[in-house]
Amino acid sequence: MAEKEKQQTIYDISSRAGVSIATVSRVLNGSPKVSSKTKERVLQIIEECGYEPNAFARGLGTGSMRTIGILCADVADLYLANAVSFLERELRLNGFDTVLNCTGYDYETKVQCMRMMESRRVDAVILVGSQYIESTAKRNRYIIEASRNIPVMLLNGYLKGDNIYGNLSDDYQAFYDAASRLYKSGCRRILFLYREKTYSCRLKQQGYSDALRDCGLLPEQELSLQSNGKIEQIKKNLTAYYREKHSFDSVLAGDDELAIAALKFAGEQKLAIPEEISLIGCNNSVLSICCSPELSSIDNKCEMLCINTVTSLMRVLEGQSVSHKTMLLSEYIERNTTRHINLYPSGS
Amino acid sequence: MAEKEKQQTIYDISSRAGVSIATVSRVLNGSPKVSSKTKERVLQIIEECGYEPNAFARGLGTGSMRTIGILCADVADLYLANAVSFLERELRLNGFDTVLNCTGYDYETKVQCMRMMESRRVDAVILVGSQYIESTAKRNRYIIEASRNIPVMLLNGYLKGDNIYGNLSDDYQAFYDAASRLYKSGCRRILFLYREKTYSCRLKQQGYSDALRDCGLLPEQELSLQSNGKIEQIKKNLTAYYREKHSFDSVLAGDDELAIAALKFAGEQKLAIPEEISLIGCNNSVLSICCSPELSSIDNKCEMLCINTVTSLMRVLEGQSVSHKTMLLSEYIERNTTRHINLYPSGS
DNA sequence: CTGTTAGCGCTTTCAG
DNA sequence: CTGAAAGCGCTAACAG
Repeated sequence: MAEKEKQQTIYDISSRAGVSIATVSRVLNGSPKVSSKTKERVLQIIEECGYEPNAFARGLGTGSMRTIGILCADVADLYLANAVSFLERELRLNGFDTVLNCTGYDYETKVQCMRMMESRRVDAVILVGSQYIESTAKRNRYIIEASRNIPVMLLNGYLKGDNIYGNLSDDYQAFYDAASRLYKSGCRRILFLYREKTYSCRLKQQGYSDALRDCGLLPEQELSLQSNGKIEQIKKNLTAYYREKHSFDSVLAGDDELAIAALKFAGEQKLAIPEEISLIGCNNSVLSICCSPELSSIDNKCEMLCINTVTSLMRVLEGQSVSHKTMLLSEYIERNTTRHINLYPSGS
Repeated sequence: MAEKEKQQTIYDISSRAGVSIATVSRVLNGSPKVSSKTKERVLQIIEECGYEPNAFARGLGTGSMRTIGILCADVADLYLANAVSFLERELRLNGFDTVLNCTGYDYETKVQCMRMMESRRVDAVILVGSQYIESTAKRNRYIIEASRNIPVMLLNGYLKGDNIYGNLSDDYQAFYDAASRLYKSGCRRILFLYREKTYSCRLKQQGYSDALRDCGLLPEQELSLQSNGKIEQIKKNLTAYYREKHSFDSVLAGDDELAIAALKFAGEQKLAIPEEISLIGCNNSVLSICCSPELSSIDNKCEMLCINTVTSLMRVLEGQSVSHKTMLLSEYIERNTTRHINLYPSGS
């Protein structure tokens, strides 16, 4: 096995090339004020020696290692995994590396991870998922504080602040439309199924709720059930809910996994899909095409959201002005758990 | 909005506390040789000023920023997402941050990302997934070269090398057992369905192949199909394969998504599951419980693999000796796409 | 227990 | 176009 070679420094290169370290530094950074002759020679020697500049030293000098921190609750989550994948790709395309923290859902851990990012001196931080926006100003202070030092990008969240930028899909509208659709397709007892009351969840529920109101249903006719855990658990909760008090003829779920639990529930109860029960999921994940019948879902344009976020971030880092809140329209993807309706019967 | 405060340095703290920077450094690093009185005072002032040590400077001094690089083809992949999630958690528990690169499946990008990690001076790198092991020594050289500078941990891969450590699930055995099971349950035309001939895929196929041989089937009776892309595409490939030449009575798939495509194929062809066709997936992902009937699958103990990998890495970094190859037995998870057989009919 | 000081390897004025 | 030299903020001998 080869020896662990001692790392070369800029001095080694400069002396071999017979130039000063400043010149080496200049060619390293592509400065235009180096004669192409010396530039070539230095490059040659760098190549020969397999020299790699020390990133820490450079970071110390410039104050940046071109790194962006990404915080997400858990990359094992389908939606978050997609987002992180897109974000990382875009960041790398822009010459930034990604340091990732899966913070989980515990508040203290989130705060702590945010501090870790700051102490690492990342150039910015991206909070992925609406879990990071708390309901009180006090509990959101950790974000405000971080934003004093670095830009904070929110993916599916919004918080007012000088150096905070929210990029969201329009969950309110998406759920308003989806609930309206269910109503128009004949559903009257529409269940809103969700996990946690996050920022995004509240918007979804509001959209659902307003849609029912605008369709002429009374507030008492709104149905909602919170359920956590795995598919099996959710299915049990649904069954209990169904039996105990309320039947329902459709489920509008906060994510695809919830909808799949509903689908399994329907199977168990021998409810025909979509004749007796309609289902709509959210995120348009791979899950929606794994089940049968395949799940109608809401595509919230994750990739575009990520691209926008990184583009905005780059502008922020360049000191350009950027909108503090941008929204993307979601798209309803019809599959086989809903009755088809024609929203525009008169043509067009 | 508050001013962007100028970052404090260790000098600010030392002068305020009336001690030298060395003392401040000592309390920062929890050195025991500081009187508890001064320690307390310094800590107090650090707190007051909201001082955060500069990670780059520290990195330059110590040669490390306690960072591990993780390379994976794509965190949007279910299996890889799980692995990255577990790895990141374990690393953070051990005081290391994670910088993540999703390299994609292109060789050049992988090599380039590896170099990026080296130039970032990470303390070690973890390659997640068998995509990183190439079939020729020449193309594996990028790993060997990296291992000259830093430890390289392989998750589901193996490569001989001084500073390279492979942690794998025993894919050979898992597929040997699964194929044997299918045979014993009455299947005679068992199709091995896979995507790419990765390191791990070759082991799976070998297990499959040896099992058939040991069950008394001839090499000509082996059936295998390569198929990439999304579920819809794989289903089409299966249909074409089925029609054109070969029928099959069971599918042993390299991952759950492939198996789900087979499940959809079976549905289309009105083949009863498991009476007319048996299916076994791999990875025991959420997909396996989203479909119906639920998919029998192989649990390759991803979490344990990740924990082992990080534990090994910590030992390596401490200079302790570590096995260069460790394997974990997978577990067959029976669900509803296979006929139940009793492997131990005589009891026990 | 504490302070002095010499690096760590690079960037960046400032002169020439 | 090039070089000298002053940091960047911290760690770690070494000396007291």
